[in-house]
Amino acid sequence: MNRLDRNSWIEIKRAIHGEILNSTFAPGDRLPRDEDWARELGCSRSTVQRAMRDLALRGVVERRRKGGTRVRRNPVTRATLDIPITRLEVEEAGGTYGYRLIKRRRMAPSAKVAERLGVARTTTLLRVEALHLSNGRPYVFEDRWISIETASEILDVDLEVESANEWLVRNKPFSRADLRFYAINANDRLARLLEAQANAALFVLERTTWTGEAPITSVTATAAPGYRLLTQI
Amino acid sequence: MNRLDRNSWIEIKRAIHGEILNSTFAPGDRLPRDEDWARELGCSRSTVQRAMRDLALRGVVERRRKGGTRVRRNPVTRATLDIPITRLEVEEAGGTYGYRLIKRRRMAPSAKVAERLGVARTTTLLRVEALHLSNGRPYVFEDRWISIETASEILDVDLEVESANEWLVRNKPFSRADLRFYAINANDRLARLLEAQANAALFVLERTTWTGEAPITSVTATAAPGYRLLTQI
DNA sequence: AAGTGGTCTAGACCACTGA
DNA sequence: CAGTGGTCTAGACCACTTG
Repeated sequence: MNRLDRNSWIEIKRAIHGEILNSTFAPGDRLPRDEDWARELGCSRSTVQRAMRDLALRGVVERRRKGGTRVRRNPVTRATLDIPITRLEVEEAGGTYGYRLIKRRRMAPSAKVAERLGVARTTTLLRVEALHLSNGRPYVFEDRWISIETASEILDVDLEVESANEWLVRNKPFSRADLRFYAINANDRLARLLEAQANAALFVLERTTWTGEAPITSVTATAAPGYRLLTQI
Repeated sequence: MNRLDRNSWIEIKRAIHGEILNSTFAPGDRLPRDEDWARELGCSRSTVQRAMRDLALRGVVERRRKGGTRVRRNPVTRATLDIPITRLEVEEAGGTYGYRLIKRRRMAPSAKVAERLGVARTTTLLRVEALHLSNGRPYVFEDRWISIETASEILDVDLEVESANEWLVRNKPFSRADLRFYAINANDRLARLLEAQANAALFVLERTTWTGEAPITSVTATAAPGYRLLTQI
């Protein structure tokens, strides 16, 4: 248990995780106190803490003051998804990005959108519909509602040139977001816009963002057929 | 800039994030060195480090030795998804969980599955098809391939009683996983199994897991219509 | 070569919570 | 109320990487 010189907390983590993986400690079991690991592994308690925090973050163990550290009984698959700006997603996949503004209009939200954003139905919002293209083919259709109160500068942006997606991400960073992923069948309009067959299964990402308590935007992004969201752990 | 007594790193993080949100520092800008923040905010450098690490983890800033800390130019939406055991997902939503084994057979994988798992096409795997139910209605159909070499004990498990999902999660924790999310149209068999209409849009989660270099399982889980994956940031 | 972030330590005190 | 994890500090050294 020596030879743990540099980047030692990762080695410590591996050592502890190893003992869980090889069933020295089973789900529900209580692990030794940090201090004991520290003595055992020849490092300081802070280093064990660093390792344990990471294991807890990944959902491997649960930690409680006084209660100690336990192997999670019901492990979850905890995945991190990075959802980039659509333009970058296209470009990083080696495609040529294109963009077309379809509609831009001030209007009051539907009940659903008003509830998502937490605004009154009488509020006037900016509604923007746009199509993102990859190599000239439809890639993602977005139907977006923007709070004029929170992001009034958006009214002066030429949305024919810069997508609302991009402008908002760069100029109105959010502090909180809700995300929903699901599948829908293409209706006639979506099928036309995305060049999909009638009823094609489409992947949808809904995202609503706030800065503090102020709503920024709510967007429903519907991807063309074949879209896949990938991640690794 | 005082009154930062306890849990101070979160306050420090808020202070720094605040200066980014209010555009004191714009995307691409270089932030002061940790040490300067520390002096400015009246805490130690380690505390600034803790705050900065969190901001970096969330994709707000990028840090490089010697290069310093910069506000990310292309912010990403970084979301964390917790994918629980299907039974718990049903129960936590207030449903009654049910489970039905459909098929259990040793067989060689298709080319796609062999590639995903990284095994030879001649390897014999255990293939398990099962249906998860919520309140007696189909919830998720899973088509799973299990490495007999890595998880030989699965052969002795009565999969009529305990789902492979559950057994594996408790007994074969993984160290690495690949995840893919996408939408498909129901074929005849899926429509029948999930009580969905022909061509209904279905949400699919593919997951392949390894422990070290050894493949454990690859599963395609197809959810019944209406399924949504949610998360918050 | 030098500047910046990353890690480690020892020790202290605090916050939570189970017995 | 006592045991455990969480946080903070000051200082040291190291690892990157940019100028």
